[in-house]
Amino acid sequence: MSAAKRSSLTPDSRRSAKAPPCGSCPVKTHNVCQPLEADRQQELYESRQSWSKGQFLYRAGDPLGPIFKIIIGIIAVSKRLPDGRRQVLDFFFPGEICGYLETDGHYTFEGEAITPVTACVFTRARFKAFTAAHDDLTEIVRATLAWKLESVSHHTAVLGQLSAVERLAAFLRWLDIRHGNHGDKPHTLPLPMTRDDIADYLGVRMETVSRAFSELRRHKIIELGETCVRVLDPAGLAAFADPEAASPRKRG
Amino acid sequence: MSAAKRSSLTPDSRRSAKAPPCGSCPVKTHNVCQPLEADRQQELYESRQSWSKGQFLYRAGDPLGPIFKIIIGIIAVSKRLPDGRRQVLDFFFPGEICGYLETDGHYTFEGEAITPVTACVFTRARFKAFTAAHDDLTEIVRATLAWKLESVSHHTAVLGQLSAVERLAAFLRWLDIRHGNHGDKPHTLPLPMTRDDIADYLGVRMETVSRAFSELRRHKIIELGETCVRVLDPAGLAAFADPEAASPRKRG
DNA sequence: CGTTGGGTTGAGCTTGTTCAACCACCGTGG
DNA sequence: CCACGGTGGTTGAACAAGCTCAACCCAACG
Repeated sequence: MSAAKRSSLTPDSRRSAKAPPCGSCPVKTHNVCQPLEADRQQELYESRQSWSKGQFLYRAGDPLGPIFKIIIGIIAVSKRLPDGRRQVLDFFFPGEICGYLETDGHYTFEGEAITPVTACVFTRARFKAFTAAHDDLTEIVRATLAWKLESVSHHTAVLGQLSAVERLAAFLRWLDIRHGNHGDKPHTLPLPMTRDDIADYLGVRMETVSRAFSELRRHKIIELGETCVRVLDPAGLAAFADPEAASPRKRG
Repeated sequence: MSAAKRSSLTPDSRRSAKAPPCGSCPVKTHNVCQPLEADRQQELYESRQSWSKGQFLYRAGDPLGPIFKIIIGIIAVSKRLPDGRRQVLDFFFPGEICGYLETDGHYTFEGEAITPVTACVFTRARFKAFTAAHDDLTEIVRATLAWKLESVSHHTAVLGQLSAVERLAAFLRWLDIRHGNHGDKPHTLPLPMTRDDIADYLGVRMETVSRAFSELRRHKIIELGETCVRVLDPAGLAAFADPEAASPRKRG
């Protein structure tokens, strides 16, 4: 932070070398980039970076580094307990910002690439100054935080109240909706995460996830492919995920 | 919104009748009021209201109404599943803002007074305009959302990974810290919520909460009073809440 | 003085865990 | 080319955590 120190928002030397690839960016209309015209895009852009599956973009407790906007791939954000148990808090998809939350000068959670990932990298101070200086971006940051808060709260309710099969159904439905599927027609859904990732997201063991998959399959609600699920009965899936008074069963 | 409609932030007739009681407000230094000088306090203030134990300030799905800042009492914010199960997402204490989150023109969650409550009531549109118009308040809103996001994420990890006793220990420790207790000396902690409220917060049944209390008592970590707990061994409590490699046990 | 609401405890049952075997797939090296 | 080990996933059997149902206690209150 000595030679690179700047008080303004002007581009630094690294970046000004070549023009930002924002024009062809597949997520230039997402999150903070959404309202940006070409010149503000250029001003915000710094660099891109790639990670392979299994690598960490940042670890909980690491001294604060950059903020990331995912261009390609999926990131699992998780919290690890002192004894090694892991809770996956959220899966982040292209267009989303991660690595934002901080505690006392350190990253609060962990960000792990569960597929090959390419992300836009923002120096934290620059990102904060830039978003604070533009009212439209300030509002997007606020809206993103509110939306994430609602979404994590929903997840909390899933973990607190649903049985294993219900949790899996809720997860698949959530994935489905994230992919823009809302209808009642059978369709196929990519499923890039391992059983272990899903287990740590749903707060159950891997074997339980596997059994829950089998149960949904037995009910002819899904079919399993290599790295995807075929949703045969979206309405049935929704019924499992949002249990009406039908089944008075609770978590075991 | 017809007679009361105003485009500016000037006080409305209801409010201008008497001077705001902000001067003697016990939480005037909390959250959005924290940086306000007397005149901005007066400009933001609208009215106060009280609720008795068990009343709802707002229900999930209700058309959007005001935002509340708690002056006295505690509010349980929860989500209810279609079949009646309830997940308490958070307990809100004096100084905190609730009823903020909205979905599609409706309250996202439920706000229930679990003690007698007095709160400052803000018209949503006025509150949003006011906070958006002042940079210091915009920042406080952002920081509050980020803090809540982190806090709910922590709760998610508790529900996903901890056993019943560990969950209760984590809850008591959280309560303790909220009350400003950080030391290792025995001390007494108010416990105004019922076993049922705690159960729905921790994602277990009331009976399990009761057994967990008994277990902590058996370990001489706490003593139980009428509407309070005496924490005999804060370090022991912390050990239960943040399990080291010691106990390899997981949730059942 | 009986009733009501919150809390505790016990007994049996269910769910999900643990441990283990087993399978399919894939890349590597003999 | 096939044997090999590694990884990710499924399934079974025994076990344990937490749930359900029920009895019981106690304090507040009309």
